[in-house]
Amino acid sequence: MRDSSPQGTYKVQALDRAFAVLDLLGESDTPLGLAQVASSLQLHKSTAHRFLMVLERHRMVERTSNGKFRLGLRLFDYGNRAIEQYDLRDRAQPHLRRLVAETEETAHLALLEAARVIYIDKIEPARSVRMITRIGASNPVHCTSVGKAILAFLPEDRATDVVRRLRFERFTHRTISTPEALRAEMEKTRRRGYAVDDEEFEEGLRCIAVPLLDAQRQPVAAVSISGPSFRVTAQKLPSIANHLLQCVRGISMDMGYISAGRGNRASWSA
Amino acid sequence: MRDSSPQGTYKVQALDRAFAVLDLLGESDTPLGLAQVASSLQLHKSTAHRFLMVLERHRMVERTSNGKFRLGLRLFDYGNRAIEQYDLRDRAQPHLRRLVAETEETAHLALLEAARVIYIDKIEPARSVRMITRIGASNPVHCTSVGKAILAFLPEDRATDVVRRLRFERFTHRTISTPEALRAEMEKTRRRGYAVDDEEFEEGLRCIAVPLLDAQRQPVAAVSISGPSFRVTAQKLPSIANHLLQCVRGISMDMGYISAGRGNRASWSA
DNA sequence: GACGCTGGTTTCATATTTTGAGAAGCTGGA
DNA sequence: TCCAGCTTCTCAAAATATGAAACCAGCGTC
Repeated sequence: MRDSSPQGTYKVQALDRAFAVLDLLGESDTPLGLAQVASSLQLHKSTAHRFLMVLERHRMVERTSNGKFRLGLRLFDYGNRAIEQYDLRDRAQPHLRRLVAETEETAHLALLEAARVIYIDKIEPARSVRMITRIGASNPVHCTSVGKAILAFLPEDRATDVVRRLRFERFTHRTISTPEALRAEMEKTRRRGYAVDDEEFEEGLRCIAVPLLDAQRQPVAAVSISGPSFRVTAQKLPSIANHLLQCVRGISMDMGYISAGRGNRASWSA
Repeated sequence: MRDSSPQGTYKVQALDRAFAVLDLLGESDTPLGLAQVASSLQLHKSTAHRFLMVLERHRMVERTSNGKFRLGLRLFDYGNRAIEQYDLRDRAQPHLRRLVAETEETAHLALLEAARVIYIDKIEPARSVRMITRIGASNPVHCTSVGKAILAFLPEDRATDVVRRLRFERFTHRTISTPEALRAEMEKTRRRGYAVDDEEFEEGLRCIAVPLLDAQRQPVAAVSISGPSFRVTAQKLPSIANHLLQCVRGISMDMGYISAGRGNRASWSA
């Protein structure tokens, strides 16, 4: 039982098990049979069976024609409701579209979730090559522009907390791999007002992001522009950053975080 | 205990309760406090509390700053994984975009889920008024074009099964409200190859849909075009239907359901 | 400033609920 | 036809979740 959260003292075995089943099915890219589920999770056949039947009744899982199990569409429904309650995505979308039109590169909208960033929207320019990111997916904080953008503007205690939980996995030879290096990068980010991922996550891919600050000046999300390094050149960064800042400013106003007059940059000189 | 499914005999109380909590939070458009959850669900405070804590640990729910609960982002992740396993949406999207460009009206992609249709994608033309449909939401079968399109091409036994489960709720004075009328409509749909919802769900809204058939010629989804009746006129229907048929044909090919030569219409004369 | 109220957190003995061994059914391949 | 692997079902045992009650904390009222 490592990884016990502060209030990890509450337990409902059945729920832990049920979610383990969902996790397993979610990880697997092919439907699994009862036996596979049972053995992977070290549950007894009959227990796994009962869980799967109940989950199926709730449509959290469903069976393929050959009797194997995969995640059910009910989860899709829940997921959309969950995201809707933030209503950030809907409000942000028009602004993101404009941003994509201006820059002609792919835009992402991401939130910080625990110690990872989760993408809640992606807009691609018409003529672009498909990016591999998946809406709903999560990526590490330390090697993504959105991650760094949010992290840099987090209050000290929360930031330390997040940094402590990072595993600093390496993806390219440029990936930041120590807390110290990340700290320095955060400082840099604060100074210039935007975060950059310079092929730190994927070779040949450069991204730039700015945080979206709420009414309390807390970063709640980040907007980024990503593209191949030969198009998103170092020289272009300041100009793209400007578009980004305008974009988040628009979103902030739509969300009621700021009134028309105030800017979005203020906080990082506080 | 009405509504017991065929195999409703399996029970895990904890799961039923947990999902009831998620349902409740999903329905509510504002975060709920512990007390509200407990009383709505007739759970005792301590039980509700324990559940919420466990759900929070799994990030299925999260707390707002004032301590109230709402659905968590983990569900968004699950939902996207669930939908991805079908990978229909991703493949269909470019085709839907083309369809929207051609028709300049809103396109939907929907699946049949139990006895309802669930929308898995929506594309709106740039200049259109926002439609109220929400991705992930579900609607009744009997009064939507997508519902009727799928239903009409279902094998007899499955169709009867679905029809039996419909409640024929009325939305406008044109809503089909008897099984017999629906049967007739299905017949008509099969003959002309596309389904129409002529203000049967919402006053002033006309929709037209065609089914997407898989390799076994089973309908797995439907694509629709919706718009205000004054734009989507009766005269335009055949032309729109043509665009729709071309669209699903493209999707079918992308999904590997049909090879380039074969059409999509064949089945309904079999 | 004390009081009572509403809402959240914690504890713990009890019994209800889940558990899992095992047996019985299927299905498909040899 | 028989076996092997996977799924479905049953039921007594016990581990698990339950909820009454106590405890806290904040807030509006008197």
